[in-house]
Amino acid sequence: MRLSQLVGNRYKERPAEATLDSHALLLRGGYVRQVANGIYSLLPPGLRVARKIEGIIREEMNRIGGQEVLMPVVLPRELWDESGRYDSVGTELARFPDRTGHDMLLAMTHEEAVVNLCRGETSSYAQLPFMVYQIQTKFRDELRSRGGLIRVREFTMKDAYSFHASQDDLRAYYDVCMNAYRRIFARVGLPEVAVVESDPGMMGGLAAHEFILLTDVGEDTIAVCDTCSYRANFEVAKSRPEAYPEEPKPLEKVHTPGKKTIEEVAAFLGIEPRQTVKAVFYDADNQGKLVMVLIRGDLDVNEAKIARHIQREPAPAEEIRIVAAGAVPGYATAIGLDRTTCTILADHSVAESDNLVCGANEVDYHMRNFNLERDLPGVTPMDVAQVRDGDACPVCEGRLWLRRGIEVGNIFQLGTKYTEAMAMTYTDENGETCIPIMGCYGIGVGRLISAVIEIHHDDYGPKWPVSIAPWQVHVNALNLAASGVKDVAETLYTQLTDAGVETLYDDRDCRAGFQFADADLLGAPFRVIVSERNLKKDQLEWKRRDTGDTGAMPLENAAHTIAGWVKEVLENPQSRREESAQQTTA
RNA sequence: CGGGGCGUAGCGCAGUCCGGUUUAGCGCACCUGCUUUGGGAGCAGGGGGUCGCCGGUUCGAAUCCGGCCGCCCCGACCA
Repeated sequence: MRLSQLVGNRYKERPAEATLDSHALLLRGGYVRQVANGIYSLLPPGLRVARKIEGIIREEMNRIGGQEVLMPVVLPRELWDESGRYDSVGTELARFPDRTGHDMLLAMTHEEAVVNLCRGETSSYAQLPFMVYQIQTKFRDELRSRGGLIRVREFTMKDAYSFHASQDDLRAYYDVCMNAYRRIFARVGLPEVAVVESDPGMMGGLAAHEFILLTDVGEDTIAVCDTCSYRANFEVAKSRPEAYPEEPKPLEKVHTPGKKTIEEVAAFLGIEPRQTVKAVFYDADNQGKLVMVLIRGDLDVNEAKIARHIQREPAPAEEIRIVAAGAVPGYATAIGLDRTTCTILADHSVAESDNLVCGANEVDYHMRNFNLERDLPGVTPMDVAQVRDGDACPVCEGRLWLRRGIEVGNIFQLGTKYTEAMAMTYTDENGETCIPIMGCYGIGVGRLISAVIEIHHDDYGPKWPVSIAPWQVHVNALNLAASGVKDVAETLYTQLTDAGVETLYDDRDCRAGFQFADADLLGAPFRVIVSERNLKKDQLEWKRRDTGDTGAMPLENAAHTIAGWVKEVLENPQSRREESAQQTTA
């Protein structure tokens, strides 16, 4: 490609709308342009990177037996009625009538579509297991998109779906897929992506993991153990609650006039917040029971955990309902509440402490010496607490720390949620009708582009890994008028291209600094500079964008030499990186 | 949907408070010519704008008032 013909301008200045470095560089380098909030066009360099990433994903999906398919973006509502999601998903699902008034939707994920496709093609256990995948546009009308390509409304996603005859088979394939994901992220230049336990969320299902690139600009929060390999999304992260055992003392009512909050009560009684019980109320559903959550006073409730227990989004309960259930807001206790109208959930932290202060269900009174096991028999402690920085790791003696990250992929063991709802069946060895067990596996392509830039860039532009660089080699011809420069550069460009090297040739008659700045923005890992100065010595100059290493090389056979370098790094990026590092330190 | 910020040429901005010398300006980018040629060159000339949209106030609106739209950030939310 000749740079003089490349579509897309590059900017010297950082666009005002970009807050993330990756977003700013994507705009400055002419990779993407925003069309509307969370909706982008890709210019040639951006598309080339996307295609490279997609190619790597394809190879790894094919390697684990995946078969590529392509399903529509527009689906009829009937498919989503079958799963129930047409009604259960909120406004992020774009719904619209077609010409005849038929309700249609833009797919935000393709479970319904893939089950619809595969149920007609699967009849025997002998066909299982299999995995199909696609690289397709999704649309999610996010409440708020942000951060360039990090969180958008329209995006390209690789989504894969596997079908199995047994849970064990799914679990085994899930691990295979996890390894394929690790290879994908390593190959695109993100070997440090962390595998994290996550919340199956609206997907439903048994187990789920996210692939998180730990970085401060991420929007997910992850609990990471400083000692062992425990990593979990904040929504599911557990910590080991501290135990504060004491000899149980009898319940005792105390006067606490006007003291309603944990802080007020603790201060008034001269105790620590951790010596109290906090009561939080949620509506279980519009008609159903009230949910009362008990947790140690210094901790907070993790509502994602509550959601899993009550199987719906928890909404803070209205005061009227709390009172109707017999509790007194500000002075609430679970003792004596009618458990047929009120579900009581108690966090482990409450069980691990004795002689806590709780409400007395009477205005201006609390109770001392609450002991869960004694005072609320039958209430089984569970984990509903938010992890805090410095909490004890649930699996080792280490500490948990909350870090930010970008979710670049996720995998779910879905089970039979969709196959059952949509009546996908096959016949097993015994002639019985069975329902396949599903897994699904997603990777966001555009988000990966941003993530790679976040990790690999400097003030001047991205430093693309060779595997996904829009061009592998950037040829600069300095001063086309100088003797020999143009001829040599043109020949080099032709030879490199003929050798299969993806080459961007800056054939513009402009100053060196101008060319170098554009080269930095376009980020090709290898740069070759043709100048009069070096030609006098029958040499070319080279520079590595990622390591900053520079050197001279003989003009003779230069294209062949460079092609060899590119091939070498493509085949073994790690060794080359170490080699470069050694050169740098030497 | 709540809170905050912004909307003037492809990009970055000034001008808006306090209406009128502003034919609406500056830098980058772009076009022409000459001089330059190793980290975003210099000089000279040039093109490009319904000042987000609609309405109102006024002799006169980028500027004041009302409504709407869009974009960015924070929050709620998120296979």
